[in-house]
Amino acid sequence: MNSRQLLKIGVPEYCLKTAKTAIQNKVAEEKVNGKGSGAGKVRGKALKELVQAVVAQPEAFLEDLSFRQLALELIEDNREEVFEPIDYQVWGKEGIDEGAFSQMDLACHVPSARGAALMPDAHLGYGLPIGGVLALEDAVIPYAVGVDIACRMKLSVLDISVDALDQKPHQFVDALNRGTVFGVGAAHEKRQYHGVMDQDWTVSKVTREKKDRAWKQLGSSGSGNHFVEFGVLTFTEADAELGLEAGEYVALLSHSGSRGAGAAVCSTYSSIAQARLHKRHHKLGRLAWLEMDSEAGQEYWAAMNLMGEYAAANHAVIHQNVSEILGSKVVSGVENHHNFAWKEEHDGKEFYVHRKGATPAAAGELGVIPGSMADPAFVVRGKGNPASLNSASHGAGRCMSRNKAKDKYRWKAVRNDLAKRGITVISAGADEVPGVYKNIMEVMAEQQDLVDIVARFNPKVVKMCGDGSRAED
DNA sequence: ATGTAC
Repeated sequence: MNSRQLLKIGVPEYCLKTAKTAIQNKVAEEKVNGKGSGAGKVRGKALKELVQAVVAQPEAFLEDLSFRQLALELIEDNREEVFEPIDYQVWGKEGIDEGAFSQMDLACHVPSARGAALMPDAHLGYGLPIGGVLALEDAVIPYAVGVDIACRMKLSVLDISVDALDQKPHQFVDALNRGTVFGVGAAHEKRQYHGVMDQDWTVSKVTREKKDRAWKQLGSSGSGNHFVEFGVLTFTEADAELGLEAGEYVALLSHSGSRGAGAAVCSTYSSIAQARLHKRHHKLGRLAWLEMDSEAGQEYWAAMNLMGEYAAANHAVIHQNVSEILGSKVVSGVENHHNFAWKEEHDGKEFYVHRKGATPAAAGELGVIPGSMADPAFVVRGKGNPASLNSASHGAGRCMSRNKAKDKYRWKAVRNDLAKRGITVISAGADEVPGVYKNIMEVMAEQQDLVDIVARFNPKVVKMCGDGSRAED
């Protein structure tokens, strides 16, 4: 019997090897016993029924020479595990929905979990909630990194006077329109170049197969909450590390990730992990993990890190294109991943720290936390709070579902309203209007013990993925 | 968030 047939009759994937050995032994055993008689051979339908019987009632086969090992593994698999889940601290509890808590509670039952925290922008996600932080020992969970591996922020400070935003708004609109492309599956007409395409994309089958698509999508922005925008960045005091005096600057801010390639890496390796999930852990579902000492675990780690570099390159291309069209130079900047896993030391031990919609905030570490298309983003400096595993929120967090938002808001009306407030939104949809997000000022207040605010960015010219069905996009 | 198919 082959693997596919065995899986079909209910043999768990991680028992396949044992099952095949057991069947070989059984056939050999029958040959010896039945020598000369020619009767009693197990094969075909009889063999299939025998294996089904072992799966249904492994306890009955503990005395069977050939099936004993498979029976033991199946019994072990059915055994309920009793152990204490880990605990976690929450920031901004009042603004977080029940679903996010249940998902985080479940994540604390992952056997290798050693630390966890929930950020004030938390909401429901696949597997781990968005805004969830999870430290594992020797294991990695693809869905605790997220579908959009290395979804990240990049802010570039430009050598342009702030007055230009009001005086020549069309130039900024033009730079955003020509500098990147939006949409599911979107790619540049002309293939862009970045050194990341010279890296080794053969670290996994999926990255090798998706390399060409990734190259086409280099410098693209995708959809959903992704954006590219210009705004006014205000420093109330000088920052030596960024090399900027107190004052106002024009800055370019982008939010996007690893596009189709990253999504393919996540789904490929989460499928492998879910197939390996023992029956007693089936409730964990999308929280399925890969052991770091397994081949698949190593492959995922290499592919995830490549997607990290690819996503960074994606932003680099966007910023280069946009600033070049504008004829400006980048004088300073900040960038950070907020969907990623890092090998870090906490409490003297090495963990794989997953931040899914959480900003790394070790002591002194710079990051960017956006609000919404009309609300400020903040440049922050981490405080290294160990209870949050050196993390902070990655934004304000949604407080309304995309579907509800499409019922409640009319995009055209919101856009006109924002225009009156001096914010030009080139394209977007009702599901991303400011009202679907929590108040960023409140969220920042909830995490004063996680980050210091370094500078404030007020959006002025915004581009997001438009809804193709609307002519006014 | 992504993009296509046991």
